[in-house]
Amino acid sequence: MDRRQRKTRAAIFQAFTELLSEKSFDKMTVEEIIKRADVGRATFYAHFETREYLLKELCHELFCHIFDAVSPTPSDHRHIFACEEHDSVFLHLIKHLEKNDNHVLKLFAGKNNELFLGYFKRGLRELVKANLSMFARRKSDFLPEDLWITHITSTFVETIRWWIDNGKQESAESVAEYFFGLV
Amino acid sequence: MDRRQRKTRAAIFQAFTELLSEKSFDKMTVEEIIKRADVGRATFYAHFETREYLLKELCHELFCHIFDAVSPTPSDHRHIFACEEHDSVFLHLIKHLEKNDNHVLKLFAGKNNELFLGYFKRGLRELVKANLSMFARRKSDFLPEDLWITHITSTFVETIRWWIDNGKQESAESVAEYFFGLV
DNA sequence: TCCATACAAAACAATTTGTTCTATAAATAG
DNA sequence: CTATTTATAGAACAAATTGTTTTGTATGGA
Repeated sequence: MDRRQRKTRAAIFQAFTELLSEKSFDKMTVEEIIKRADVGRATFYAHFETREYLLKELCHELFCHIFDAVSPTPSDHRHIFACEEHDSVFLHLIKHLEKNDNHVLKLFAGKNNELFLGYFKRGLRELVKANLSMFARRKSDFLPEDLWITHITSTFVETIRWWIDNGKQESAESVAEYFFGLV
Repeated sequence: MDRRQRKTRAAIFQAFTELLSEKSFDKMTVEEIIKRADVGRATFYAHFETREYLLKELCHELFCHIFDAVSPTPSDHRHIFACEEHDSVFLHLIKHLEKNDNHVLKLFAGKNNELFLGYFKRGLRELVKANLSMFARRKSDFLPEDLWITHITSTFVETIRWWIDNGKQESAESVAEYFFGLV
């Protein structure tokens, strides 16, 4: 990838990220983004077809990084047998979200972030699937597995949202306990 | 209210509702609405400040009707002691949603319906609060009540969404069982 | 050094928005 | 039934936004 392309892309991501913490996604215009990123109009459209694709690609970068960080690798036996709450992948995820107190967290709480949450849930869903054994199995006896996974996923997101909205007063451990308590 | 106003308002609501079942809210323009409703541009803005207010007022009408229909009145002792799943206000709500298979249900499943779901949840939340006794009380011992109510509310919505997305194959009773099973 | 190409700048048509005007039709009051 | 009020249609309007196109520049990679 051309160095110029990398720079332009980074500048747009940076400007977009800053703007996301100031106003909601759909009230944001391409005009504002390119002004702050200091790139030409045609340049923006050369990189991203629409504003939506920009958000999608940003989310992809962010979430790949986050989920990779908390997911155990095949050679990593940390979590394989860690079916306990105090060492679960979900607690690590919450801690990770707590640590990176940058722009990402604000996206959870704000309004008009359906796209963002959708992309996050898509990644989280895989994590839930891979860790289903952590949750009560008997549920699957009378609940469709699909509904069960959907429920765990959105419960996690709702818990995080509640946490952020309340000013992150609780510790990551408490939030994880709440989450496991709910599901 | 002037008869002309009522007619105009009804025409706009009708056109808006039709369009809602065809495309998502934020891809919808005032242009399309007034064209289908066959009213003048200035007339629309005389009734509704923005598209958002239109959606808000439509939701208000719909939800007031729905929640009033399933909520017991003070003189109505049907549900007061009905803490069982098979006669709960939630089952009645699901049945009500199943029966009125008009435009409302489509709004649950579609994308870009955050505003709609927000308004629905606001009304549902009151219903949940008033029926908290129906759910396990010991939860409140270690869970903030606020989080607990939020969880029940969004679990209901998520269950309905799952139901719609899967083509409404299950009966209202099954859906209610799933809901109670989850919470 | 040379070539390809990413870029800036500007202009552009097409939409959409929200406002304002006038004349007309309809509703309501008396 | 008449008079007055008022909602509406229709049109025109400025402003903002979008996505495309063009031309010249300068930067990167070979």
